[in-house]
Amino acid sequence: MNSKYLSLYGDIVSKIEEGTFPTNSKLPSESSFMEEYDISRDTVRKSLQLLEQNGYIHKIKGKGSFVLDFSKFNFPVAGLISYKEMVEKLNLHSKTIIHKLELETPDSNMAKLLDLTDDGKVWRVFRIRQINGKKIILDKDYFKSEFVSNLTKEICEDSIYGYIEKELGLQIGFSNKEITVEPCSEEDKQLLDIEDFDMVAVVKSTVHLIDGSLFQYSESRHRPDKFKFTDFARRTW
Amino acid sequence: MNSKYLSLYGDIVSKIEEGTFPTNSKLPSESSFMEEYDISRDTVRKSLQLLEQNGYIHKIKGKGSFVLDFSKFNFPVAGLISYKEMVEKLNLHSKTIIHKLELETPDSNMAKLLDLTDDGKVWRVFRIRQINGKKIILDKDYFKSEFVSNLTKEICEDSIYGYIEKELGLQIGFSNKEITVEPCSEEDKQLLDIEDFDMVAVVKSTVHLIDGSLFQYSESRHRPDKFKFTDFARRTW
DNA sequence: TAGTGGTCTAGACCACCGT
DNA sequence: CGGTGGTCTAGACCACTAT
Repeated sequence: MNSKYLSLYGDIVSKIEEGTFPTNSKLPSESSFMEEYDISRDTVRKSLQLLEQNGYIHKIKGKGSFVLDFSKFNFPVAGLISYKEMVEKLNLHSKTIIHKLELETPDSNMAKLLDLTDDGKVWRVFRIRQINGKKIILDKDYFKSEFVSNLTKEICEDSIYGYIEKELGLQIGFSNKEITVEPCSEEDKQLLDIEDFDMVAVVKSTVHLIDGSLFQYSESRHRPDKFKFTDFARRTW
Repeated sequence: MNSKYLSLYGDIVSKIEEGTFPTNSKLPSESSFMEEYDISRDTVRKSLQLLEQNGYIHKIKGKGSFVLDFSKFNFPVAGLISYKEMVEKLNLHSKTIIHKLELETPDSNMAKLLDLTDDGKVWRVFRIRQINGKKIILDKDYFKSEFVSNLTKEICEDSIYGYIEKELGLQIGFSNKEITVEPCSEEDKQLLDIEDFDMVAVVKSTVHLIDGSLFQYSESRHRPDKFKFTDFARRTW
């Protein structure tokens, strides 16, 4: 993780977030980054490309690179981020309640979702996320035991992703997400402070490791009034 | 739009979509693309990077590039795509009803959303999208008249984006989206076949041109049972 | 060991923007 | 015109995977 372009990327992100490079201002040119960091132009361009991809800046031919307004879409559920990272970033008062934690043989539906052909087992983890005293989110996660052999209540209360990445040394690669709005199930009503709502926002996703292998399926059910998802998109040709 | 890397990108996309490069198969190596197209390695890498960004392939160091399973997330609302493009891609039976089309002075709220300081005018376009005979989506679009001076019923029924890009020669650059779930408004109930639902899925977005200027705000209100949004995300460091 | 993708360089030419 | 970003090249070295 110590490549030159990533460290330049990190520096620029910090400077944008702390205001050294303010919103709408022009970033230093590629050539000035070349001099300042004593690296080649291509390496600078790689950093800027990452910044552009992630919505930090916008480049205009002949003019320069400009810092985009982040405040308009600063909610980081877009992309791949864990609940714990989100809570920390947003400074939320939150509590996680472990409702279920068991290693089981998956039913045929789950076996299909996780591409399980043999008789592998699956960890089923149900967690309730309480924010400001209200039970708002029900997270239902399923992990292949082939990758995650052991899970404890402590790990689930802290951060499963942290455990997977730091302890097990697995690297998360990419995920597919699908957002829908569904009627409340009985389970939702029992486990969440659902009030009078009769629908929930549902985020279903499959998560893959960096070598492409599918290792998790999850379903995150949100009380509709507390749900927000943001996305940054570029037109591709 | 005729760069070498884009044309290689297009070729590979076609071959993936028509099955010449099947799901989960290994793509030819970078060096074989170099030979076949007689281009440098960096140019090949640029194409592959675009493919990876858009979720077509996944690269693994030491092994190769692999075609991802597209069928799992083939709904292209993610990213920037117009309603017309979507309908065509999915072969939907659809009809657009123009409910409102007027050039007006924006109220203070809209002026703020569109970053309007002077006394510029705004096109307000409300369209109802009917799919398989049911009114499912209410699209409320606001365009700065500074960029779009004239709009007609015909243009709105066809594709405003098509008009903007092809006739006006403006290039769409990027957008911020926010998805929430809100209670039905009276307007929703009147204009849509809302049935018994009392909530709608709402996608709010601002759209910028390639030079960074903000030119559109829009709010798309969907009957909740017909709403689906998909997203492909990579872990970035 | 051979093949693959990942990082980095130095240099070239082009297109676009402002003065 | 000088400054900016966009494309492309040829070559280098490295890290990882397979056999």
